[in-house]
Amino acid sequence: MVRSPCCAKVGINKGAWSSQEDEILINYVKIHGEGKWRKVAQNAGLNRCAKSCRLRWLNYLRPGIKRGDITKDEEDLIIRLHGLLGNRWALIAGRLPGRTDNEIKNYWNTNLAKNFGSFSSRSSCKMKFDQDLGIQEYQDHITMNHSPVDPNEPLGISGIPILKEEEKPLLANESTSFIKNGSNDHGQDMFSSLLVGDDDDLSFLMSIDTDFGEGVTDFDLQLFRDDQAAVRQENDDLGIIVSRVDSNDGISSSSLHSSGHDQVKVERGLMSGQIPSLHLELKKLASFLDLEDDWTEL
DNA sequence: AACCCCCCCAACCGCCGCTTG
DNA sequence: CCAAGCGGCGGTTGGGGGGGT
Repeated sequence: MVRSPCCAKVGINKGAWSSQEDEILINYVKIHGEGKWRKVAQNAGLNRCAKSCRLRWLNYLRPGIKRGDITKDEEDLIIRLHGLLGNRWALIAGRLPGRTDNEIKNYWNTNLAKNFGSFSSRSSCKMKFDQDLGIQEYQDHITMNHSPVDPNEPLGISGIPILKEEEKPLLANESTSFIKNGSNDHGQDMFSSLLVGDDDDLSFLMSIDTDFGEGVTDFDLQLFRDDQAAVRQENDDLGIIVSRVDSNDGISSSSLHSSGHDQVKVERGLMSGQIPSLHLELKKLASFLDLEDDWTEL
């Protein structure tokens, strides 16, 4: 089926909007409200495409729009959400009040993509396991570099914990590696841990749905299931067994096994002392998504 | 001062899913 | 049920500003 274009391609204004056009659009929307953009384009006396009117309103004229001056907190959130969601600009923007998907996308492409690449967690999650890193070495590394998550730590925008100064360089390193490779510097895949296990991991996405207030669609959930199946198949191919072990003493734990290789055991509910990087990342993730309680209870 | 090049970002484009008649 | 319309999204483009020579 060939769609008709949203408006005539000839004889309409294109390019930058003038202040007069902005004023006309603002006044029209004030009177008639948002939506029915084709009617806006026709009736407001704007010689513009309906989509152009919508875009102009949503990205620049709408009340409450913040422009420029992306803060460090916002940048940090963008990086982390991009690591989680990939190029889902609308979802990411939904987490940043006043910011538009277009601005986030532009900011990423101009300021962050060069540093963090174009990794998309949805498509690039690879199950890796660093066989060269022993458990003791790994734990020493964590002990030296990661401080425990303090439930009383100060929160930034949208309840995001503000990183401690000493955490930033390490986390930046790991984020870079994670976003580039789908794993951190130790070869651990931080996202695929969410892609394995039972369907109750879907509750994580459902919680994101609630948190975002925007909706994780059935399509998202289907993709999530597809991802889970793909990761399981990939692990099977690599001879990697991933399982979740629930102990009887009330402390749940996740175990990551690589057949014939070292094992890294991640204790969930561990609140002090040595918190492994994976746990720290997921806890921080849960925390800035306001899911800390859910995560701790697991 | 003039020219060139690079980069930013506002805007466009095409595709998709949902809604409507 | 189907076709067309509509809104939303992400990828891409190109105008223009700024810096370098």
